[in-house]
Amino acid sequence: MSGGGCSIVWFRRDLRVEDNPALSAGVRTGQVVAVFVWAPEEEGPYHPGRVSRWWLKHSLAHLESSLKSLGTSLVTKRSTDSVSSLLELVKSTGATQLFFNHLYDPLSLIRDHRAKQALIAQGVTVQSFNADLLYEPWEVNDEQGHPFTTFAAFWERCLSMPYDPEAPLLPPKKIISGDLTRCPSDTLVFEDESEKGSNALLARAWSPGWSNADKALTAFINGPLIEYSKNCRKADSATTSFLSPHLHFGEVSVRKAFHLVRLKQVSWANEGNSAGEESVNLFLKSIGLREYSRYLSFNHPYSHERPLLGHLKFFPWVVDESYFKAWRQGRTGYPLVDAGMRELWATGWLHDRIRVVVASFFVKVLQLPWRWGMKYFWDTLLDADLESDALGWQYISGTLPDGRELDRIDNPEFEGYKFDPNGEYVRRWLPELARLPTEWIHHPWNAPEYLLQAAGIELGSNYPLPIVGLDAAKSRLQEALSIMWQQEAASRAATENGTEEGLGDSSEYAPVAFPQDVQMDEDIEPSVRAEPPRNRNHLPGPNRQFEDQMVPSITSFVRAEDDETSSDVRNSAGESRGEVPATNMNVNMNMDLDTGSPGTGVLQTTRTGPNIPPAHYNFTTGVYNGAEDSTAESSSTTSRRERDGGVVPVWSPTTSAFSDQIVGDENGVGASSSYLPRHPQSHQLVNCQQLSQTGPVSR
DNA sequence: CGCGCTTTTAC
DNA sequence: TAAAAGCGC
Repeated sequence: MSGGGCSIVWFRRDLRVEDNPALSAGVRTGQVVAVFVWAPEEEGPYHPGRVSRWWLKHSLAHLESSLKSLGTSLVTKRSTDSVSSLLELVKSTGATQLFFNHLYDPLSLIRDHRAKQALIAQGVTVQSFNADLLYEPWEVNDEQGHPFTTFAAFWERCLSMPYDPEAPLLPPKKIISGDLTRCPSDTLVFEDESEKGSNALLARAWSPGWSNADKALTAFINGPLIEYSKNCRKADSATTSFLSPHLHFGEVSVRKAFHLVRLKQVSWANEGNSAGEESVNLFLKSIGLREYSRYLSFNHPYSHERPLLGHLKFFPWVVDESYFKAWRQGRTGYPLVDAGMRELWATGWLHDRIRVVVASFFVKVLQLPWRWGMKYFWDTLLDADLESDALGWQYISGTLPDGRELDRIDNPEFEGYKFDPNGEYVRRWLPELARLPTEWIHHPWNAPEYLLQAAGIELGSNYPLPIVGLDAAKSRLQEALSIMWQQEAASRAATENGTEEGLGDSSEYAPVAFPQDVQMDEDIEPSVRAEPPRNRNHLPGPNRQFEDQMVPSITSFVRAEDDETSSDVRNSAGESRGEVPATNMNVNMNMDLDTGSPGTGVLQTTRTGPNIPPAHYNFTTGVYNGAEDSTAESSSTTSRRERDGGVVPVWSPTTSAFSDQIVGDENGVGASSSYLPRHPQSHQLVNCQQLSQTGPVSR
């Protein structure tokens, strides 16, 4: 596999030189041009928030200096279209090969597919790798070759695969640089003046960059790991791994983490240290959840905006931006929730347990549309990660087959004493409650007046009363749920009568729109985004409250035009349409438990409305033969290495008819038995010839 | 050792 | 809530 020209190594969220298969492949072929393309507009509403951009900035600087010391440098490009930038780069460098590592979020699946096609059309050899997961999503299936639909089964399988995850690769010793004279770097701007102050604080707590990530991993494994199972249920424990942002940007290889942790496990097992072993299992499980989030995203690329179990689309959300704001600002009146939200606001970080608490409160007590909450997490979390966040919010919203029940309201007071028994966490983040005795710290509304006075608390004044009482929330939730089930049943009946054509748009899932956001409006002119400072000037005055989060794209929510319609998902199709990521594909990704086959957990999709331009969910991996192209190699005897090399997750929108079933086996588009035999394990390379098989798949 | 009880914890 | 795990008898 050697070409005449140089190779482009396209860095994305794999910002490391160690165990980076794309980089290693590039180095093996000769001259390397390492490139990072910054094209936030491509991500639609999910362009990185302030803290993510801060991280990225430093991580890239770190990578750049590593590449420099190895003999090359990092070409940075500012772009609104990654693929065009790559094509230009091919021209200016004369590159004949492109290497990159896989990503699994819906936007990347599409973009990377497009990139591959476009470059192959130019005669470039493209090869992509797994650098982000222990196993590629398509490798992990049940006995029938179907993807798992519950985490436990998925993870059990991962831990008992017939082959181990790839061993981590060493960093290259030296990189021969391609000729960079004709491809000057653009200066990338990741923060504006107004953000610098807030960002400065981040540097005190975090050190982005792959070698720092590596240090963090080592430090964690040799230190807090052994106590992980004890401490992982304390809100303010400083003993979580803190690896998630490093992992999100691919600064540390999850396979390396896995191997090191397993080594530790073996030695603890030999010592009979069962607490240590349990800790390892728990930590591995959190790695497993991360794997599972990619798995879900790959198998259901709408999981960031559509509930996986369809009933939720009939849930009558409370579209109330004052609730939303109270939640964001940590002024709900529930100390644990508020402490969490203040911590998130201040630091971009939140313990996993507390994420569950605040998200659950958001969905079940406030009954705000879950995607708002997810979007806010996206904008504020340092480790914001589309796949993980989608998994988390779906879990909370009860739309995973193994998620938590939607009708069970968690009691923040109770959880407060569970995760923060001494109230230290609340006192740290809610100084106004600091003087309240622990006995009342998680339910100040019950505290005797004299105690409140002594503690300097005036409820409703310097700390709010609960904005929604739990009893009220419970009955409101019951009401909402009964409406939801009624609607769901009605819809199902309509579908079974075959009248769904007549219903048209109501069978389409239309999520509640994000609150109208000035920045979102400006999506029409992508270039505006490039310069956040100017952007800020467009914000209408009244919405720029100093106390609000200094987070681009969410600080400026204004009320949706007509809340009446957007409070009902079925009526808000028109409004919300423009808010979904620009890829504008409308596969209905709902999974409905197939009641017809009890106990089997078979999942089905519901049908999309006939008026929706359907997308074709192509699970073909690697070489781009169409779904119906049975000439694809089905060798299952190829080696591991080959398996990893040529395979690319493909999410390709086409104009073909939409499949009724995701997990079906007849039509060859499901993530089911149909794609296992088609899995082109023997293909390392994608070339022009194969491209010709790539066209839109029609059935 | 097995039986019902409480406790834990869910992605 | 509900299934599994711990636990006292």
